[in-house]
Amino acid sequence: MNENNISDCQISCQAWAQFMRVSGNLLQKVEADLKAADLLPLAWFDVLSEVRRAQPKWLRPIDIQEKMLVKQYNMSRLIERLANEDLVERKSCDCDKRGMYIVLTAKGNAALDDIWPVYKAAIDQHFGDKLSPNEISSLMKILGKL
Amino acid sequence: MNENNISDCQISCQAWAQFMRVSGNLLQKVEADLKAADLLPLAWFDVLSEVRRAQPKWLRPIDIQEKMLVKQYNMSRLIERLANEDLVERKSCDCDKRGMYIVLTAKGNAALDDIWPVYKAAIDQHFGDKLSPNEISSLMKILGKL
DNA sequence: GATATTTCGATGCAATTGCATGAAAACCAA
DNA sequence: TTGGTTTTCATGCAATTGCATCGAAATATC
Repeated sequence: MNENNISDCQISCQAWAQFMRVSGNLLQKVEADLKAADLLPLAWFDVLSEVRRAQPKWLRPIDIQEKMLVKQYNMSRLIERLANEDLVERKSCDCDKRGMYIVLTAKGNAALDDIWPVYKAAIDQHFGDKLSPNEISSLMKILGKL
Repeated sequence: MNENNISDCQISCQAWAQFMRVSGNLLQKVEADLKAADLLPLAWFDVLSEVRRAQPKWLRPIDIQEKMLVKQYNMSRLIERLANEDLVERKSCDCDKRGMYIVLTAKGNAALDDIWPVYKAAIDQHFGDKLSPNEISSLMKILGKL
């Protein structure tokens, strides 16, 4: 048997392949739903969401990066785009003059409120509704090990 | 309670968030391992891998797209890059003059053989070794529903 | 407290992706 | 047939990502 092929590999490689395929597919579907509703890209929303969730604490770009597992330069540019659209504001912080705080604007808050119901519905439709409570908790447990 | 935030949402949204975070993180780690070994990007490898797996059948771009859940224009360009590096060859097919067959070159075969051990080790390290056989089969079952 | 090292964020450039659209062949329906 | 529709693949252009590197501020070391 030729082992140089993922399909001829042991079960863990098959599981890996399916894991990647399913997660990519789900992400595309949810993104497509947001786009169909003329909303922001998911990454933009995630930043806004992290900023709101942290309230009343203010976050710095590096904090958001770490939560979202996004590269530094991508976060820098994502924030630039959000700021260009008046969705967030960059506030300089006296404690560390290299850095800054990222704060939601009124427009950013409104955008979050617009997106959330659509996002939630998409998650339910493509993910939550397809799994039983037991399966979800089992999945969470497995994900926790990874 | 404010429902306009993923952290205040029911369990399925938390599971969604963790699912996306974990899958993205794993993908990054495996890609980083390939890169550290000076190998091809994962997407390139996946195409070669699909082509080899289908042997002796020949695949067309559209077949690979569907297997990989990649957009048509991305597959078109990915194949162009692979062909530019002599990893695959595009063979015109008489049965359908719009299309073509994608065939591995000797160099493409060799590249696959180079990548595979590194890829397999990365999958084991970041994924397979962290889960028990039971967990893997449970995960597979859950992924099958999504 | 002077110097070296690390951390935080930005940016030029190349590679990739997304989107709209085009061209050619296949298919279909009257 | 002939004309309209669909399928398959390519491509121009804009947006995004990856990579290397920079500048400035903070921190550690001596």
